[in-house]
Amino acid sequence: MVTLKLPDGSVKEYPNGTSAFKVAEGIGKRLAQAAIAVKVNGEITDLARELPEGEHAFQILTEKDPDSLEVLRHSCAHVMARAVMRLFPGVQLAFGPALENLFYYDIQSPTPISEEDFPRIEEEMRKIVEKAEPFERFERPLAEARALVADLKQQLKVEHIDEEFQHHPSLSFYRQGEFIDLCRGPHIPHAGKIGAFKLLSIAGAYWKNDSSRQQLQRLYATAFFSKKDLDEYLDKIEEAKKRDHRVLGKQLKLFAISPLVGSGLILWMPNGSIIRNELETFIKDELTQRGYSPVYTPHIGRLELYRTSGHFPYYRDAQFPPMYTRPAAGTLDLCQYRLSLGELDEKRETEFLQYAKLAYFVPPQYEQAATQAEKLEMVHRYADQLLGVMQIDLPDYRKATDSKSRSDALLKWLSDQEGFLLKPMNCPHHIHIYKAEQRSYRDLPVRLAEFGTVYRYEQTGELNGMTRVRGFTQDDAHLFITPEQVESELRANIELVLFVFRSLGLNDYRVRLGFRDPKSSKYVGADEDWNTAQAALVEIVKSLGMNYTAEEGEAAFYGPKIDFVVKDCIGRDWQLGTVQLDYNLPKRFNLEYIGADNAAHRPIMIHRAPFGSMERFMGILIEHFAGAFPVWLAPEQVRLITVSEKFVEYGKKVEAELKSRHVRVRGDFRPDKMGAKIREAQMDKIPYMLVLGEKEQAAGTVAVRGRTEGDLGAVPIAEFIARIENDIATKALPR
RNA sequence: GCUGCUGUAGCUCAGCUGGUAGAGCGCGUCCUUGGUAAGGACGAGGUCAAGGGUUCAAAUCCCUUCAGCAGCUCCA
Repeated sequence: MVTLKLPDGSVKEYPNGTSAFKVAEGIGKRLAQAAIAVKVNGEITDLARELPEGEHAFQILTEKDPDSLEVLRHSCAHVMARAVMRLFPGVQLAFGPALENLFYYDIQSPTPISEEDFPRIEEEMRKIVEKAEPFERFERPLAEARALVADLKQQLKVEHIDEEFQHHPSLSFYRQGEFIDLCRGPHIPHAGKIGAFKLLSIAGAYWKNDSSRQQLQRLYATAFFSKKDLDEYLDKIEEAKKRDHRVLGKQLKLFAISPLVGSGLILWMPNGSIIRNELETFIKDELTQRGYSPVYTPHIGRLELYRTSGHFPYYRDAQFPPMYTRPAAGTLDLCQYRLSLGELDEKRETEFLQYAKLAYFVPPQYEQAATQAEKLEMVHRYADQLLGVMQIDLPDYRKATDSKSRSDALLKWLSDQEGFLLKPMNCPHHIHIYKAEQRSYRDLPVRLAEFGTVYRYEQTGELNGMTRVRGFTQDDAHLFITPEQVESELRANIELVLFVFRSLGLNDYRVRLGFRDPKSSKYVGADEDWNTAQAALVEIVKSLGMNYTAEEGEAAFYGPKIDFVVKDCIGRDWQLGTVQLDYNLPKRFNLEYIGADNAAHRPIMIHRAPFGSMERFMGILIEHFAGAFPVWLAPEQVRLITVSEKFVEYGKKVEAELKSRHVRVRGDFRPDKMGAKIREAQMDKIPYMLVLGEKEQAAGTVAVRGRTEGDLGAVPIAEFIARIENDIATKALPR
């Protein structure tokens, strides 16, 4: 017996072996026709499947249920794969899941697919949809299933079964016409339910998301129940693209990037600089209130500093090459890097090559060498030769016979050389401000704040407008605290981030706890420190009642962190504010304070940046406001619009008066028609326009036009000044 | 870094299978002196990303480099 509890609260009973479709038919013919899938105890399955015995919560899903879209898209992925297989013989299928608004299928094709093929593929898909063939589910025991996919010449699926499903007794398949795919489902009853679809883009993706595995082609597409929904979705995408900070940044003259200056290096134009300056003043005032001490430190530092902190050895390939005063040292440095990596995995090898190429240095014939040992030998001979030519005598290096001791000998020499690094982080500099005087527990917390500019050599494919750059300024601070202060300081910093976000109306963010991946070797420090720190973060976030996700592998290399993550206009995640807890750098730098017991103790560090970086924050802010900034941030707060040239005199008087009150005002006194001047001011997203003509001049008033509110009527100048000063003082958000 | 796509006037883009460059907006000059999102006329402006190759001939075809876009991998 199958007992079903329907959404309306009624309970119905059916004999065993009843399918959801039968139940739907029993309820009503129209429902059965409209049915897409079914939710049994919260789990979505096919309509055609037999319902299990027992009592279940039961709900038929139709086009109206958002969950149905996911089922539809997954089925459409099958249709797309089927069409591709018809057109491109020898295609291997990988995975084809549905995402939030779209779906993809990863495939491997002997003849590469390009966007030019989209019309053909879509045409073929249309034929399949028109035929409205059903999706039929069947199961096979593991061995038979493996034989079936092997028979279908789907090598990737065979691999997948071997790697993941060894303990599954049986596997499910879906058949649609000639097309059979290993698949968990669920699917729509038949292809005719697909009302509208569109192929969107093609991109590379690694097999099982592993960059050491083969790269596949990923076809992105989307599907809806109706053409109208599809068009709405496409329009929405177009609208979102108009908020793109790269587009608005150009339009509103906020920032520029020049290939001659370098990709990923932001040029802040005057308009953008005004906004940045306002933001910096805002946060500086806040920090002064909260007991921070502003400091300044240089843009570069000795290599030795970053060897101590770990930045240089751990993140070498993500930095600009080091600057050595002796040219040969740069090359020997690379030799040392390679030798120190020793017999390491493919990934580190790739890192080395990447880095060596960046520095225009790869030992002769290096890439042809077959084994690691040969490569190491080649590097060694090269280093040896260089030492000879430069007449550098390193007895330790000559005596050494293995890579490790060769690396050590080189490192010892390199450490004596003068070498600098563009700073990748501010912490080592701030640490040395802490160390510059003796600290007592009475001094703690020491809170050092700086808008510190750092440089990181991000991969070319990662660069993106202002959100991912190679030089950026963090609104950084480092706190040196006692163990007792951890909780209160963490709490204060999270509250600061929230305060900053609130002030700007940034409400659409998520909180992510970044923990270390215990399997990875990139993290420094003792296990117990990590565990303490991670536990402390969870406790605080919980006590603040925040929703959060904890993600392994998202920690900084020295400690766990709390990140505030927002989405950009096309849905990509970006980390803004961050608070990080660090037990490791204090150890590496041997930091101390004298406790009440007159003994030396180790402080704990907190790294934090409420904005993250000025560049990324600005980029996100541009998109958040769609370029229409609140009055306090707007580069131009007021535009004066004279009705004709007769009123320019009056315009200049109003301009002078506003300027004397530090309002950012510009007079548009050109002899154009005011309609045109208003339009221009609207497109420049100026918060206030003041129209000045006969009546205003006579009465000493200004006709106020709000960017969003339109004509607000004429008021005395003083009244307008009071209004805008209030907007600025309260940091009023755009209406 | 990888896969695919793109690079033509300040901006957005057209320029079919090779025959020597175009539009709209913007900009400049002049006319127009106006009441809440585009008044009119005329004009200037391009080493077709850079370098190399194929060809009688290249914006167009091929190669390399640089830069950008989407995705993947990465992200202290």
